[in-house]
Amino acid sequence: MTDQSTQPTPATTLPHRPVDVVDRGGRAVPDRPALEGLEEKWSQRWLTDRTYAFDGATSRDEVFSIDTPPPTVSGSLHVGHIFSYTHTDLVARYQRMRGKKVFYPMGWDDNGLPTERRVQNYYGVRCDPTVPYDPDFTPPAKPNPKRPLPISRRNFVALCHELTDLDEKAFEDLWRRVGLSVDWDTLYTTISDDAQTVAQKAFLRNAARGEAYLAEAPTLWDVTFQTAVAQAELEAREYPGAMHRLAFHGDDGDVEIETTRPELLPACVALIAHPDDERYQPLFGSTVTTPLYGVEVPVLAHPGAEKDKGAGIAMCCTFGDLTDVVWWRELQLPNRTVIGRDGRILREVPDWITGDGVASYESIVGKTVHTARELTVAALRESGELIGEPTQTQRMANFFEKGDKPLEVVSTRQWYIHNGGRDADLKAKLLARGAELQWVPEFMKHRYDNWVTGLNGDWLISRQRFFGVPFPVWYRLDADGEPDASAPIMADESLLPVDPSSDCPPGFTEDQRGVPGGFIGDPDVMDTWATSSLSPQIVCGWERDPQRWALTFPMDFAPQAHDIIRTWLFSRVVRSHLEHDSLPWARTAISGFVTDPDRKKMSKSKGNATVPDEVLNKFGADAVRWRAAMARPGLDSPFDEAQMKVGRRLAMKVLNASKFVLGMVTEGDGATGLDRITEPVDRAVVSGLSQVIEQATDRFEAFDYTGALEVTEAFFWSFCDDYVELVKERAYGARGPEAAASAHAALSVTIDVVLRLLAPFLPFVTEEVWSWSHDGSIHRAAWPSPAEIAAVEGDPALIDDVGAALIGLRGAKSNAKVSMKTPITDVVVTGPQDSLDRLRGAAGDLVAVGRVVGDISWTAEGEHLAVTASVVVEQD
RNA sequence: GGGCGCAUAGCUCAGUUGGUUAGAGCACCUGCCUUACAAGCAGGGGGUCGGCGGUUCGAGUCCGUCUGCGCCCACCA
Repeated sequence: MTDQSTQPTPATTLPHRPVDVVDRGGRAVPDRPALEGLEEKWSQRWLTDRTYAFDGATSRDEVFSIDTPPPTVSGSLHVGHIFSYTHTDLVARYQRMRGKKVFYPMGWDDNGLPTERRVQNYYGVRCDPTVPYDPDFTPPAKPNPKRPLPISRRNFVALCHELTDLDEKAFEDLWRRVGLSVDWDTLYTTISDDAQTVAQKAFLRNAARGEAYLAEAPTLWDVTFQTAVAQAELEAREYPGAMHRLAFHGDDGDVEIETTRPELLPACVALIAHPDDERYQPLFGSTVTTPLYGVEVPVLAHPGAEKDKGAGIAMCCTFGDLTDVVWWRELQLPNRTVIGRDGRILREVPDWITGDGVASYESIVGKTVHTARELTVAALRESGELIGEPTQTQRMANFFEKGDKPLEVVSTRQWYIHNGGRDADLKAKLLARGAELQWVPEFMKHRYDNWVTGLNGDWLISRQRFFGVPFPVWYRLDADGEPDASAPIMADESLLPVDPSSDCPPGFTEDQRGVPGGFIGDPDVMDTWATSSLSPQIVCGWERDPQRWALTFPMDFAPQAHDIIRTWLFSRVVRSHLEHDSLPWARTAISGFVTDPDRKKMSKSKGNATVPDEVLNKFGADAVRWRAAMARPGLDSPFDEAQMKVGRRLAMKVLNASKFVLGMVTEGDGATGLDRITEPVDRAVVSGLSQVIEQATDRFEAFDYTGALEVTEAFFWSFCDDYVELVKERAYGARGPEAAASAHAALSVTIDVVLRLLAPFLPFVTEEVWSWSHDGSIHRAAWPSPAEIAAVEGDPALIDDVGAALIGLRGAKSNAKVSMKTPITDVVVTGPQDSLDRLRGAAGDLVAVGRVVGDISWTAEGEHLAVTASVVVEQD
């Protein structure tokens, strides 16, 4: 632990630092300041100084707590991630400077399928729960992804931990480099014991209240990963298929149907048409026999059938798609599953298939769906039951978002949690939560409403995988060794986390595992969203750290990108609603995507993702952050490298302008009190600054970080280009020590404020410059307030007038294509009287900066100020 | 098919409740070594505000409609 006394004092306990007592003792302004090295220097320093530590909070209202998305560490980050995490950091830094104790944890989502996949590829292994644990196991020296080595679950999980440790280190380095002001003491991972405990406890609570339940039901199933998949993880993709027209046989002739899945013929349980469809009304109640298999199936009516789709009559199979599931359930049809969990045709000939059908079935036994289809089509062609030839189609099919084969529907036993998908009352309550939540930007709420309204089933949380949080559940085995799913044995909360594959249920001993009359552990793990849906409970110390919980929950801010509204955002609302009867946070902010230059979503798989390292190396973290800040909440932003240069230039400008100002002040008498600001121009710039503070603060309060940056940046550029240039001669002493002191004070005050306004955006360069003249971190300094400089009264309009005058003076030289050092002979100023009066207050500076050697004429005329000048062009 | 968003300079974007001549940055052009900065500075050109219709004294802004693009959802007969 770091000694508390060495920490910078938090801003809230300090009054605004009086600007006239800045002690510059010993600190030097470098001769040639540079951006290089700042990231390393300051990220290290912030770590050792615990600049962003969350401590000292005593009440909820002085805390600003943030529920940061835990990135999937097995994935890779692109600039889009850098942008959205920066957006959060901008808000965190602003709130911290406003005096809030910012609770800003970071988490790594390391459990789940993505990690398993990465481990498989990285080490060339696969998990086989039947393989015994090998304590001396070492991964293959030369991984062969084509023929992965089967290893035990325990060895596999160990490799998962090993690899995620590596990945997490890399992620942490990157976040530090980007300058995220997270408190690394509060780092969490979704596979940690702590997270597992929370996930299991929340699950047990859900189960005890009846919100989590076990059910045998048709489930969307990924045959590659051999796991169930939740509605939220679906992705509809185009998939090539073919439409086949088949003849079913009825008493009064054939009935033709169309299908893209002829291989499911043995699983056919009915033909279904719309009740109003006159073509098929006579057939309702009759039966037909299936082609090839000769199985008798009823012809039924259901309003879900569409007259104009295919032949208007469909074959219902168990299960070709979710429509089949609806028909099967509502018409109470038998379950005639023929596809196994491995995506192949079941080996045993089903009992409903008899006679000649057996041979048909045996010809496709054990085949993949694809092969079975080809064989079935050939057989149908042979039997004459294929009408015409199949026609190629592109159809949309459901995929697991991480999978590459279409999902099958398989009947399995799974754990579910209520999410309103089957309960109108809960759905209404969750919609109300969405309305209660503050959305930045507001229109993103529609995505939430859409999703919740469209839910048609509960949340399936069990996965038939290995690296995840196990269910804290066992099942009794009956006399035949069959598990009894009707009365699961739930773990005791006080013993969490438990692993039912190695821990015993209460009242049993290990030797009863797997034997009749004994028990067996639930083999499944929770989906990763089931854990990350509890991130507020994990980070805020739910039932583990009551003090932190009281200080941080419900949280203030939940930033994320819009693609996971349906998953992460919604699932956290569900969990919090069920457990705490509250929202998990008051406000969410939705970042847009960074797209490629063609406005296509950036993703690694498309190969259009920009790697963060490249751009960070090339432009530096401050520049990248600047560009991120220019992307407004909720709006996508195309990546354009040229934009990064602008941010870098701003950072350079901060460095150089500060060097000039602070160097100037150091060489002067060092006193920079507000009372020394006497010149009208100086007073004008400081009062203009006051407006900038107000506007930037207003924008930040509305979570419009882009607006805050724009207003500050615009001021800063005009400050550098016009004001600094204007007073430079005077600051050097051209008009005496008092006039110089006025400029020094104004320059110094302005830089001091502007640095703080820019600190959230450019944390590295502002910290560097701040260190030239201050102790402690700028990031713990107070956000500027107009009150700091209220003692200086001036007319900001003078700055606009000066700008116009400068354009006139410079324009004359630029048009004449001469150096800016060229003397000006005559100046003519026209404009409204009040402008003229104001501008006279800056005449001395204008003469100096413009090198005016002749006369200035002032004429009250017209509505706009106009300044024209003459230069002497030297003849060669 | 449903929802949401976007459409303003070559590019990226501002443009508050309708109100003088529509702004910024990048890019471009012309210049300038000027004792903070040449990775800089100064000056300049560049727009039928996606189309059509409406409300209004007045529309980039409000209403209707169409078109194009993006994202989310639905869509396996």
